[in-house]
Amino acid sequence: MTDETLPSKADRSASAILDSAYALFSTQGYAATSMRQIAERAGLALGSIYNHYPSKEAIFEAVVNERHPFLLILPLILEGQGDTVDEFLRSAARSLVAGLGDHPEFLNLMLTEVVEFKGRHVQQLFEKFFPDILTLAGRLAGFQDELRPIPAPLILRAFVGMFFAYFITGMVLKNQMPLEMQANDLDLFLGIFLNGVKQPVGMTSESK
Amino acid sequence: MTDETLPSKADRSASAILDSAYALFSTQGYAATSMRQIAERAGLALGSIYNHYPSKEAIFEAVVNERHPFLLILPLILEGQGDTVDEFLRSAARSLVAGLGDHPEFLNLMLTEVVEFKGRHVQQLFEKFFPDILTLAGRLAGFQDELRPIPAPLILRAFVGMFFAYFITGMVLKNQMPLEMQANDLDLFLGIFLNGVKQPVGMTSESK
DNA sequence: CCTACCGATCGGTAGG
DNA sequence: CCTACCGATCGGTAGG
Repeated sequence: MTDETLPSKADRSASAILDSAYALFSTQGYAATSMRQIAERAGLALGSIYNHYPSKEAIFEAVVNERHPFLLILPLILEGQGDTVDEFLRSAARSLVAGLGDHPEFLNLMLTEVVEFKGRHVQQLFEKFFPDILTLAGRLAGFQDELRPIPAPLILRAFVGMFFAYFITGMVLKNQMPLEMQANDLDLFLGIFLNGVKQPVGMTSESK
Repeated sequence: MTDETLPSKADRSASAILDSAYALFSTQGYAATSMRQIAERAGLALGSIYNHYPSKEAIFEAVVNERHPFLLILPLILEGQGDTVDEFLRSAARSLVAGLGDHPEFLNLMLTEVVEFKGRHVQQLFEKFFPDILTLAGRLAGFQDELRPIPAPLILRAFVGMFFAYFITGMVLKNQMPLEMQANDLDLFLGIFLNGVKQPVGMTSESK
């Protein structure tokens, strides 16, 4: 009430709990993280957490809904500029990688959700993101004549999947990759993807 | 000792523990799985487990080394036949999907390892698989003139990554995918990948 | 918002 | 290979 734009103390505590839980869940997983750890990192006593969230699972749900990587990813993809698919997707990829800051642990939260909750919380997320997904699909449809005849949703899925593939194989290989690549291999991934979805130059419609 | 090819009772118990642990770890994650659950599913008392493995983490390590999805995957890829990259990779993909039986949970073990152990056990796995990886890279190098100039290891990584991308996005979307696709979308993924790595027909070496 | 507590369950062990 | 137990820690709550 002191200032209508300043969050209340209760709001700040609730947010601190989410930040703490996000950091812990995404580095340790759900079951391996205790309420005591969450409380300590948030600067609260254990009992105080329950003034903001009724249970551990409720905190996880709130983290998924308010700190999910996709909340970061989708706007970044929508930022993509360009008059050709090539430009559009490359710029989307650039802002994506920049925004995610080369911190592959960002998708640990989603992996945890998949393994420990079997994707149970994804439904509501999907509804939340649906308008943005439609926008993106429409944007891609605008480049239709540059693309091979692949459904726009699948191109989107493959595009997102490419980053999964890149980050996960990167996390697994990071420690023992000789030194060959490491930096420009995302460009190569992107090159494979772009060559994969684009119509070969010179032919407009009569492939297959 | 009754038959030199028959596993001893101790061996069978050890194997039952691994089977049990694999099933539980890959559906619940590591921390969410208790030693009591592992014992019960293996048909043993809790205390008996410790005659075969010294700790819970030792069981996880044994599971990773002896039940890891890659142990299934690599031979399947090596089975791939064909005189062109297209045939080779398509046949590899076919036997891969057939062998993994449309059960995407097969890679949960690896996801769990990445999230809960930060990929700590991958080093030894990598050494174990190194010869097969070399064989595969050599096989791909044989198709060099059909391929765009991309390092063979990265093509391999992208190929494996494509399945990660396909299965993970599939697990997440499965529940709410309208009904559009579901069956032939792997073909489309594969098509994107193949178009992405292959040299456009008609030009042999002078791209870029 | 904290202190102090609850019953349940955890990984692991002793002893037979 | 099992029974019975250990101390530690878990998610959650009462009471102030």
